Amino acid sequence: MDTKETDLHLLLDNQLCFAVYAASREITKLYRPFLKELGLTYTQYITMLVLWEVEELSVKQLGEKLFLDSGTLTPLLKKLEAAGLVTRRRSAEDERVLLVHITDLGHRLKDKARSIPMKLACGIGLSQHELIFLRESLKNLTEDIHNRKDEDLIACGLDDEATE
Amino acid sequence: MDTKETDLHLLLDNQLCFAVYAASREITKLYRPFLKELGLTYTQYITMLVLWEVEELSVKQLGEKLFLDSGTLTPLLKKLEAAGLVTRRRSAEDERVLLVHITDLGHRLKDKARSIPMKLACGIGLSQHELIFLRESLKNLTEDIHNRKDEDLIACGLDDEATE
DNA sequence: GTTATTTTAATTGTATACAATAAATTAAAT
DNA sequence: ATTTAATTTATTGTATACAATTAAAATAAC
Repeated sequence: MDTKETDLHLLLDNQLCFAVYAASREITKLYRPFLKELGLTYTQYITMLVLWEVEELSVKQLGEKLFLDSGTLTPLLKKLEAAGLVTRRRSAEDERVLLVHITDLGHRLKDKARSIPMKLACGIGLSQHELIFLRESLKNLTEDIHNRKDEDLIACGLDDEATE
Repeated sequence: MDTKETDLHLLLDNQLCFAVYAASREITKLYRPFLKELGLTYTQYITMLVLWEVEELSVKQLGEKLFLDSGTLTPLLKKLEAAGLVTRRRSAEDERVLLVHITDLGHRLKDKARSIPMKLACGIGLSQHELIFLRESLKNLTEDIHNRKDEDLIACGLDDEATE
């Protein structure tokens, strides 16, 4: 019965992770009606964002940009291919790599997407300054986590518990 | 060819949403090895966080705290029940509501969870001050989005496009 | 008091996420 | 040159997320 009071670190309200997790899903929900008009899910949308920038890249490169692996990307890219937005073909130099290339239809979809960021900015009640600060903080956080692997857990003295 | 330069708002790097989305998944990945020792997924973990605070609540109340619906919670709670961590029973006063109650085993799991927040704080290179600021900003953002529904889209003058 | 509406969970179907494995190809090592 | 190792996708299996529907129970309307 005395377990309730003292464990401040286990309160949902004190979890950074839950704050990020909940925010992510709520923002994605905000996107959904607009993306539905384009026939895209959110993950498909950010894939198209990349392709609108680079035209062609490998699954591996795409995964590095989006922090996703082939288990997620392979079926997603097949859906985008079925929708006629991208093509998938093996590289001539290296048969292992699959090159994803945007189609004309994929390019044209960008015209319909241009209004989305403004609509979203409207749904999110943040000033430009707050938004940028939040975004850059999160990008730094993500990169920090991603670039440091197990080495830092050891440096932190927590390896014994984690690796049992 | 001229589509590339001007669309700053469609660059992946400028998306708040993607920053949140990527951060959420990277942080969750950081949790995974620690939660695996408890036999929990991340979503199951935040469910237990709630139950360690309140002991018993309905699926609806749980969903309001976690921003999740019965489609996600029903199968998840059945898994927690199968693991012996919670019980599920209908309310006597209102047969519609299903009450989720933590078991003794569920309570004891909290002892193994106490070290997790410290381990995570170590994996995340943020000062206490930064962490709190980020967390509270995201909580406000989430609440803002969640509490304003379609009314504000209309007030924003974007209803015609959205509702086609 | 009966019907209509609302509320609460469960179910169904689609689309991720991701660990773990497999398969194909390339690069390295000897 | 042949074997070994590393790289890149694809596949498999598990667990979310969530929209949409269904079903059961409670409330409101009349």
